[in-house]
Amino acid sequence: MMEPTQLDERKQQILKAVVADYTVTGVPVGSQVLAAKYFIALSSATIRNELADLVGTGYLQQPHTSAGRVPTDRGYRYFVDFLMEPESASPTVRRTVKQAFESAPRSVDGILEKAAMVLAQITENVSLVTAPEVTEARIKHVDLVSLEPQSVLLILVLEGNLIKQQVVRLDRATSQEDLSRMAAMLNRKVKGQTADELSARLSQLGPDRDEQRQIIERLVESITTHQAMRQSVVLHDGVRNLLRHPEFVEVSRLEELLELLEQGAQLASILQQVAFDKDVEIIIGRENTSSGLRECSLVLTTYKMDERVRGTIGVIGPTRMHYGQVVARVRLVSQATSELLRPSGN
Amino acid sequence: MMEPTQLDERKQQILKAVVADYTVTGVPVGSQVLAAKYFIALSSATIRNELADLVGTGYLQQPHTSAGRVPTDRGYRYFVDFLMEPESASPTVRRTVKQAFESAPRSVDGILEKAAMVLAQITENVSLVTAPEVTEARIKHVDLVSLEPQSVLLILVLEGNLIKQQVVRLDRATSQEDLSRMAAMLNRKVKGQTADELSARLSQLGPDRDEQRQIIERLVESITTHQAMRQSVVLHDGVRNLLRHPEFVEVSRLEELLELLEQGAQLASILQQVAFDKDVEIIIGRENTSSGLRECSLVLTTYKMDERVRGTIGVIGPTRMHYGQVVARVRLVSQATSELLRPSGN
DNA sequence: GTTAGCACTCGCTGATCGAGACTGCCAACC
DNA sequence: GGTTGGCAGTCTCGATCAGCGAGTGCTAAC
Repeated sequence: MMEPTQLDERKQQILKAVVADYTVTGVPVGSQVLAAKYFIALSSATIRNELADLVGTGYLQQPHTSAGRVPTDRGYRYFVDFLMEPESASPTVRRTVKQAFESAPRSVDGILEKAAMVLAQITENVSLVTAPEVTEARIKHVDLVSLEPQSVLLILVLEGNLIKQQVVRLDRATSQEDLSRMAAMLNRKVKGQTADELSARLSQLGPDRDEQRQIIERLVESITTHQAMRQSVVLHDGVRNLLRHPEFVEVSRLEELLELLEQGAQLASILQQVAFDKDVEIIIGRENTSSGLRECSLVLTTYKMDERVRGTIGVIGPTRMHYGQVVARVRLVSQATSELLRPSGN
Repeated sequence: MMEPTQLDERKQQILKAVVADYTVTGVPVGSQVLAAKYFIALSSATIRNELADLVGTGYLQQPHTSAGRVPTDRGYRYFVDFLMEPESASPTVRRTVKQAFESAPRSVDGILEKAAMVLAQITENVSLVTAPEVTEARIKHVDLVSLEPQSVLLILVLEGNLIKQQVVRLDRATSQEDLSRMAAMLNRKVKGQTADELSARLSQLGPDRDEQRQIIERLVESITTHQAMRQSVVLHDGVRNLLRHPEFVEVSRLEELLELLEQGAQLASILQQVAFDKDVEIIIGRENTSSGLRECSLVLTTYKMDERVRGTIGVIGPTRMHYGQVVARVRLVSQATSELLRPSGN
């Protein structure tokens, strides 16, 4: 296998230059171009020697003999880990984001939709946004609406004005009057608790009449198990952007990717694994477990609604992307989203 | 211009054969194939003469000299209007649809999502589903949740368990207790009315204390104007299916289409124009006002939740599609969806 | 009106060729 | 030893061209 070589200074600079040039041109970069554009002090022959070494150690590859060099996944990895310079979003981009969010509705869904939209726009890639995970969100309000005698619509309003709804079937017919009474009772007991806390304190809900007790247990059970239902929701936007990238001229690659996006479940599991402590996580090419992402990179981070509610936001694009810029912009949108979702704010 | 020729019997049969063959093979169909596969009694020379006529009258075209014939938009139009034989969905397809809906959640959104999914799957095209228009839906339940002192979450439960939510800003701080009281009051007065009726009877809402009166007016106003907000929501699914069609190998066509799908607004206005009295509406190629749909056909129909709530459902695909089959399947899913959405049912 | 025959057109395929872009290597140089 | 100029070799890409096959339009005969 390839040992984890530490590259000397000049090799680093050359790798960096190859990545920089390749990301903008999309064309394999040769020794002459490098000498002319980035290393006027060196001859192309010298650079050729270095390039050969970098190919040997697995940081670069050449599509065929007598072609320029292209970064490998390993090369990109080295670049983002050690060579990438921190960028910050331009004023123009900041303005775009700000304006987009200004026209967003105040609901969580609306904000996330706008976030996906603007992120796709400014990164020119596909954006991904997971719905917040609500395991630990505090409950603000509960409402019960009778749909049919034995079926109830349970409406939960959580912190951050996140609304969850679910139809619950009951064992016996229950009138709206009874439901309203139960809702009022639940609201007194439930307010400010998380679903987990609620579940733990189920026994303290007071010895009501037995039939109500049963119904309430059923409802609480629905509340606590609720989060599993919507977990796999992943918003995305900007598929049209991919078509502009030359790596997707053959539609077969696009097809795998679209399948992934449209079914969502597999994607959701990838996004859930994003660490919350890290700033921005980058997954490059074959580092992805999913084969459909073999030639794609993910740039992901998390957003917060408050300390307890979090989601993932990021983009997916070809491995050949302007990582520094994308990282800056993903971070920008993540921050702006968190800001808007702050329950105390606005 | 081309006069609306009435085709004689044989020309009709030939046009029909060309459409049928081209739809499945995707290759321009020549006189020999037609003679061999569809008209054993006729020679290819005879058919050539007829084909030449059909080209002259604008029903067929040839991509270049010495190529077979391909239907024009006009040819397809004649086909669907006069030649297409009614098909019905196969048992396999029916089973697929049934199974898909069985696993659907009971909410309107969930059902529509599943409808989009299964329609895309069985037609191998992109499916479109508009959210129901609720102008005339009866209100079942109203709830008010205090978010901040001066901002209220208004939750409307409509017939068919359709839930609408909206944040309303108030002129003065109002406690949750007051809101709950108002909600209870509204529920008594509002239940079973449509938004329009409610608006008309605003004055009859009883002379409450003035400050509450003001707030309630504000809320009712929000209810009645609400429908405009979500009007442009168009679900779609199955973009991946398009990639399998040879007409989308060049991505430029796909790009226009994706733009249309992802922004949605223009699409929504097209779908809204679908007549409710007609069974299934078919729009072919350049009949579309939108240039992005120049080479696509739409097969659309409506679904109902009850007499007052309706939406549009259908597919979009290349003009070369198996119209008879697609019509049957769109109709099937529309019926199944309406069935599931019936408020009295399930 | 139908048909067989035939000359003609045109796109597709595959082969060939030259240009251009790089490389790898070698020998000379600092 | 690292660096450099020079040069032969390799490979892709695009253009060109011929041959093939599919299919047509036309004409003359039935």
